[in-house]
Amino acid sequence: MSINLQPNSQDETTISSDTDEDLIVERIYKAVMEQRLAPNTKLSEARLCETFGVGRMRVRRALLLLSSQGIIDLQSNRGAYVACPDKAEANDVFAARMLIEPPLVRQLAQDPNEVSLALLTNHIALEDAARKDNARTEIIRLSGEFHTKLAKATGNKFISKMMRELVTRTSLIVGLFGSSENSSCPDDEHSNILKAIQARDPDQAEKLLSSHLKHIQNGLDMDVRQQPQDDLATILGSV
Amino acid sequence: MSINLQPNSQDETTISSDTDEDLIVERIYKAVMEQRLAPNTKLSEARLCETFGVGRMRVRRALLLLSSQGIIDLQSNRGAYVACPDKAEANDVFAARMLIEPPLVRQLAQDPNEVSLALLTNHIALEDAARKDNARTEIIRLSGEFHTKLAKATGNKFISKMMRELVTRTSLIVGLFGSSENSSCPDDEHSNILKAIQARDPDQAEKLLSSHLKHIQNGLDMDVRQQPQDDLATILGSV
DNA sequence: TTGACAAAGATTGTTAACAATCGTGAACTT
DNA sequence: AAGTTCACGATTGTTAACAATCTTTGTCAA
Repeated sequence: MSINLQPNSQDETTISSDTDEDLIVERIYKAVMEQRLAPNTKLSEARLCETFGVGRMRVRRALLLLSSQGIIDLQSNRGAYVACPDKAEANDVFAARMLIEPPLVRQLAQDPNEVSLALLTNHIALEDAARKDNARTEIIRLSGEFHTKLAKATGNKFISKMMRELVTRTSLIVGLFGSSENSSCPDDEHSNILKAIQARDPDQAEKLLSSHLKHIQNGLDMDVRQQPQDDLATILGSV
Repeated sequence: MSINLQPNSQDETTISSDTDEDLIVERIYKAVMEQRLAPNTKLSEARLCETFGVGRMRVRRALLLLSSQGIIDLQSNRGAYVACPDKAEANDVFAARMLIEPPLVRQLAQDPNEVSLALLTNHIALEDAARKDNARTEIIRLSGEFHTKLAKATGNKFISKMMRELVTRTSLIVGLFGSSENSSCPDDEHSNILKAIQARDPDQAEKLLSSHLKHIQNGLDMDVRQQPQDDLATILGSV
């Protein structure tokens, strides 16, 4: 009956210091990234209070932060709902990513630092393992996190923060508009992008990433929007 | 003794709905953009309460939002201080802008819509007028807002939001590291960028914007950081 | 004079009770 | 049976008092 969120997570891209309620934000963020919390799911204060064992104040602060990141919608006097992007927003998200990510990867391929490359290599291994285990939620989350890790590899805090928001939004969009099977990135595209970076081939890296984004976008049915689950169904589905 | 903030403002790039405390956020945001609130200035809850005539709850919500936008630092048990970027952050901000803004303007020059062009033209007129009147705070704010308006001209909500944050941070940086006289953008560079866009010349627009950013960055003394005003000096200076 | 220590004051963090709003369902009318 | 109204319960928004923390100031001793 409670949302299933394990407290283990090693590396996250939070910009503020890790206080108590940032942990709540992280958990809900992760649940959204793994598509365990469907768009439009209502997050009532009372339930979150008992789920996390904290007072209402902490929950409200967390909700405000999540709202400022576009992860939830805060409706006055009605409560908090997991964000439910529409077609227009989806287009904006992909347009923003097409603007930012290709030059980002290009720059990265020009002068990658070794530790970032190691992290990315490790990430690919994680993806492979998750795919082998058919761990759906892991695959979905890692699929998005690859892109945030690309941003983090630049070492630029602002670029990381931006990408994190865009990737989160993308995750919601894929959950809403995605065809059932290919709800994650195609299998080896991430790996190929990394190889291009390792080979210090900016043109190739940029090109691969560009088409990768297009593939994701093309995998969406922008007209037949999945019916957003309501509260009950979500809870049952995530136990 | 109170912070001087007039309530008039027409167009802002808020992503959330305009509730009550978004107004507080806007006022403080504007004060920072105009460099009337210097970095490191302490914003005590009590003073903000009486300044805006609202309860502590509203103020705290506003402070949390401002903190999530990087405009202020929220220190536990110590209060809120206007953000005080260091050298590393400054470099990150400019690197992020160099990554995003040139392709943004390029894209804009490829297919600008008329209403955006009209808005930008009008903006240049405002800048000219402010310069003629020697209205320092106006000049500073408009100088930054030109760039957020460029982003808004794309019609993309996310790009606008990102640029808004980066421009705000830039304003803080210019206030901290800027040499005294050229604390705003060089006079006619904005105008020339707009002209290139109007001429549908992507290469020229991108190039001009690129060098414009470099000019701003070169106008900074990254070693001799201006001494951040403390609370008292700021209050006296802004009456 | 300088340093450490302690108490007082001021500021922020938290809690719990209260107020306001919204959604639901029963009762009533047509 | 369909629709409307009203009242109740549930949820969110607000306030004020309380607790905890930090800063300042004054005192005392070296």
